[in-house]
Amino acid sequence: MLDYAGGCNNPVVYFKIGEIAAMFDISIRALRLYDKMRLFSPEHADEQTGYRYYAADQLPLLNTILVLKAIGVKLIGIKQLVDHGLDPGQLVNTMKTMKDYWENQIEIAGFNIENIEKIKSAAFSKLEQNEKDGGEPPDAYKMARLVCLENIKTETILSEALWL
Amino acid sequence: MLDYAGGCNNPVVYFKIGEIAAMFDISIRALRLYDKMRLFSPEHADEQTGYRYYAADQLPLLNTILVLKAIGVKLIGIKQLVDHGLDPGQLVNTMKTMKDYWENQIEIAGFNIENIEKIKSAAFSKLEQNEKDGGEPPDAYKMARLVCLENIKTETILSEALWL
DNA sequence: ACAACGCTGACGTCGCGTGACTGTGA
DNA sequence: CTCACAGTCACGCGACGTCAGCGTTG
Repeated sequence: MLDYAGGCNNPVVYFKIGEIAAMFDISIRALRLYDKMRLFSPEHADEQTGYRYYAADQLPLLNTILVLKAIGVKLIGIKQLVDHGLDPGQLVNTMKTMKDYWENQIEIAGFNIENIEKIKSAAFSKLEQNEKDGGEPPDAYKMARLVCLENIKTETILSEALWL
Repeated sequence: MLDYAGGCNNPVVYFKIGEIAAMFDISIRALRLYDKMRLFSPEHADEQTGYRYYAADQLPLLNTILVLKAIGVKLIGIKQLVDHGLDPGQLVNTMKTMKDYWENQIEIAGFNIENIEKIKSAAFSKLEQNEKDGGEPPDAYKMARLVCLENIKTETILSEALWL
């Protein structure tokens, strides 16, 4: 952190890239990427050394960027938002999209967990059966079949093809 | 589909790659990839033409593979399972891992949706305010700040740094 | 003088394929 | 002639990580 009177009377607080990285718990590499893609560039850069100097009043924007990133907005999308001054209307649209995305994720997750449970219990009973029988080769192929009865198309084709 | 007496008396049903792809609604390329990585290879391959011929009794295994893939197990993980004969014990472990994964996803999704709601309502009120005021430049930076008050570390550092 | 920090640039990573191209057999 | 197959290399996504080789800061 250094103070620097940037052409005017009140001193401006500047941070180096490593300090920013430590503050926000992100990598220097990420910050350089954001600079390169013009998503978040330091207010000031030393012409000679190339050192990046971030002004204190830039930090809220970085904070916003990281929040958007955290909720799953892609960097390119964040850039579009930022480039339009974080227009509230656009922001609302993006939020709608992201909400749909995460709700869909929850749905998928629930569905998968159900199937996982089915496979697990099938494998469990297979385990127990193995202990009784004393080590039959596990023809566990059939287990997962129980799981995907919802795949009607496949089942139909298989039924036709294999006379199951 | 063709019948083929593969060295013994009962005829064996074989499918070509395109037939398998259509049955399971996956791409031919994917099947070739699975062959290449020795996850799922045709029982028989023509030496001259290279044509892949999948036996009917291989299909349950492919079905299993696709089910595991659907619930999020990576191909390399599926291969390990298959290479060990779909050992029930190993399968149970993997299922446990995957269940944890999806439950974590649900947690993350819920958390993100909460934050999305906060940003959205902030953006909404900003929209309304803009309509009243008649077009002030949106300093929406502050909005997201509301959202990430849980990031105590950052807040602390920022408070120290910026005398907020 | 020295460690720690910074710079650029190019390539690697991960997973799961897809695309493009060319060549052969059915 | 047109499919359906084969093979191979390369690319694509996303957000960096890694490495090399060198300059700067305090």
